[in-house]
Amino acid sequence: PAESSKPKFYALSMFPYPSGNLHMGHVRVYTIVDVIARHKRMQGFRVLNPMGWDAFGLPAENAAIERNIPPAKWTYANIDQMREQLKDLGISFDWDKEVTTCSPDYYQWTQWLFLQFLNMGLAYQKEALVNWDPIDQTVLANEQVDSEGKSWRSGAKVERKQLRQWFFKITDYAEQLLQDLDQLSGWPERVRLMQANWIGKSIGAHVTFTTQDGDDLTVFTTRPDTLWGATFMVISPEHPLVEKLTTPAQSEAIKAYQAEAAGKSEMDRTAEGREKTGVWTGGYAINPVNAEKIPVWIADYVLVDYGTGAIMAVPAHDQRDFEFAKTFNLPIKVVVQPQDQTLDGETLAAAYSGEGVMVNSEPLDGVPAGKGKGKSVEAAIAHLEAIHKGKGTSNYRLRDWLISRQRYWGCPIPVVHCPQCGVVPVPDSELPVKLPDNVEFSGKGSPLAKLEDWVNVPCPTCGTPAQRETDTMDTFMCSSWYFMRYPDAQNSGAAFDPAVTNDWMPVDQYVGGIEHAILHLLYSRFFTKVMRDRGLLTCDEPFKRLLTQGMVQGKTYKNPKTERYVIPQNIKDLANPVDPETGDALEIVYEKMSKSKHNGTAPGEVITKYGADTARMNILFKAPPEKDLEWDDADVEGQFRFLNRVWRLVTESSVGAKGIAPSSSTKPLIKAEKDLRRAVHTAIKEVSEDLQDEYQFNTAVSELMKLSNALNDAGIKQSGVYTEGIETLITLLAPFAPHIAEELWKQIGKTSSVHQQPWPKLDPDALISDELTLVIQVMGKTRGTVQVPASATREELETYARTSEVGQRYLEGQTVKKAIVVPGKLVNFVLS
RNA sequence: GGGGGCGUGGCGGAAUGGUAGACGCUACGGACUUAAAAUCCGUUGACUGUAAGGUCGUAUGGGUUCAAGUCCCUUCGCCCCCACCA
Repeated sequence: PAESSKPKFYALSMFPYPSGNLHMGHVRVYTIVDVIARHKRMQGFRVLNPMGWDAFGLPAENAAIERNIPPAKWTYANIDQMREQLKDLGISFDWDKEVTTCSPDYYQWTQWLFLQFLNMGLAYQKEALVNWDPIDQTVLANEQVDSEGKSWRSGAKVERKQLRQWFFKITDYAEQLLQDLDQLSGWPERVRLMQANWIGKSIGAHVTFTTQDGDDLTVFTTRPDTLWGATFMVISPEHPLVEKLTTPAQSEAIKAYQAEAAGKSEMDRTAEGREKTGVWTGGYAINPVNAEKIPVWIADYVLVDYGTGAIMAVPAHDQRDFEFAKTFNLPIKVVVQPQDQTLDGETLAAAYSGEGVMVNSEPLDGVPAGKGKGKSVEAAIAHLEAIHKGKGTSNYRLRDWLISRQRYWGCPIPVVHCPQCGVVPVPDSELPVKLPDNVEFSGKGSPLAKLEDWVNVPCPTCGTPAQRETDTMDTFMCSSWYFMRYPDAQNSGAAFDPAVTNDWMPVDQYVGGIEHAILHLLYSRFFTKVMRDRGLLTCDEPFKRLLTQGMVQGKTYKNPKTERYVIPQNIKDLANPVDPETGDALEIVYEKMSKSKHNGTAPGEVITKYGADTARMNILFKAPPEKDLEWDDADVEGQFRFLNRVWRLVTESSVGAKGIAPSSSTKPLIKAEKDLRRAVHTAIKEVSEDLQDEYQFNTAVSELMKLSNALNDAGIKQSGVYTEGIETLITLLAPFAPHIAEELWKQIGKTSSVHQQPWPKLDPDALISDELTLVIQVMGKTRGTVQVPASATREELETYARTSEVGQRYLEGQTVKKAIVVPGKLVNFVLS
């Protein structure tokens, strides 16, 4: 059929960072996506299976600093090398759709997308706390700060610093991003849960207190019903009202605490454990429901960017508040009384959060405590809304996405800061804002900010001297829309033609690592929704189905005493490994491949020695795709043997396949032929099923092995059924081992490509057997089997079982109370 | 602390509630070979038995069922995500 009339299938694998070398993890993802793509093509789909490069990022800048190689040169050299390695693996990518995020052809449109967000009010600037390296004069990502709070490069103690940063308002889409998870039935449940968890919706209320100065002080709480038990308030050290609330007497202590909190990284704050710290501002707020005057404290356990950055503290019913109250000797007031005991704030040993009824909470007294219809939370919200002091609301853990980075090797943010006009977008006609290449890399400060020629430009609006933004974008920006670009990768006039991209979207199958379960997938979903609202996409969700493949782990020889990893070459007897230095017995454990563990295997070595097909087969066969895979070079031999067996089966002994036409229905089949044909069609059924719903490549490969074994054992090599079997084996093998399959296809005299063959069609009649193996159970225990005609009725099955040798042996002298007959399977005799 | 997952031979792993251990690796035995490699054949959950066979067996203890690796509850162990989240 014409290409355009076929149904579409968009297969997508997460594009790699071009580090320069393919590792086993890459081999795994791309082999998986390739099997899927090849199978779909044979099934008659038009398939898009593109590849590209997530090419901005730190390693290129590090190479520039350490080895004085320009980041672009380093990156493109790596891309060329990895592209060749992927081709060696035989992955059927559509190379004409290749995208490279660091190429101006691509990042021009990343910039354009940024401006769409800006126009739509979804991009904004605000001060934010960042990790600042005082020696290198640069901002650090969280991953670049070690567990002791020091910079990975300079070793300097990292500071927290307020800097003006760009954000995307992903929080505007929090509810949609949460709701639409329900549509993603083709995603692993755990990924959906991780996303839901990350968005972190909690339902509760905003409650407005009034400070002594008459300012509103709003808190978010999931338990507004316990408001009557609030005995103090805690606001974060960065809260805007801190200064106003602080009395002169407390001023010094508050400032000291604020400074201490500011100096701490997030690591430090959590590393401290659970001990509560805080300082009283000296100020008070009025509880809106009972007019009680309660003190306002600051403490770093209240986070400025969660909720409203302020909480009401109910020590009787919240453990954190309880600990705080005990530490600082604050009053504890019980407002929920359980049925079976009487709580007293004075003697309480821990916060009580169980069931009970409301007390000391007029007008809620007597209402059952808790969430749900007719319970106290609902009643409290109704009361608050009635007195206009609060309202029911939801809060999300999700925060706006900080997209700016103070780095060179990223996509420049296309705005100009004008003293007259403020933030001015660079006009579309002047995009892309290109990264300058005459840059010096000292490792200190932002290289872009130092380039005066580049920074100083006239304002696009008013023409007065202005400055370019010198921040670049988070690389997650580039990867949040690449799948929209692929279908129309060559378009030089737009990010993509909606007609073209909408034809392919959504992605039918996405394959990638679980490490992207949250950020990349969430950002991509966010971008898709924004593009939909911008009128460019028609789908709500970008990825219909998601497969998260497990890690590839390498075999390590570990000394359990010294915790050291021994180089395998240094071990004399690998079967009984012993540490050559200490003499300790080594244990074999599989861990993430790394140089320091001496457990890496370069895919290139395997390909050179055994061929790409062997590498592919081994990685598919060793474990189900979503599980971690233990790579052992020794196993590769097994796959190599299998492919060699198939090779010999076809080339040496296949007289039939070469000269004899596949089975025709003109002649009745003899039993051996029927048996072989059943094996052939069982393989078609099983392999097809394994590639259909849940991808189970490991069992698919084992079915191919079974078919190969059946053909090998068949004594009817002159039969047309044998020819059918050989042709089927090669065709089924094609998506898995494309090179060998193609070669064998030529060997049996075909002129077309095996990859253009239709996927083998199952003949259900071929599966039908004249006989079946009936299992005989007595009291649920399997006692034996008997061959019976497949056509036997229930009654006949029971009789066959009874009269069989096994049946007679076990039933002699026994009374059968009941016989359970499962047609086609078994008979179970229940004795009295 | 919250959420989720997993536990099956020496190993990787198979099993719509219906013969547990498919398929493969390792190991052992044999054939071929002057020899080795490769290849081919056989054995390979434990205990027991000359054998036919029997008993036990899917982390643990219980339950549901004619029948449980599979469903329900207990306990133990491991892994992942989030986490002073109000």
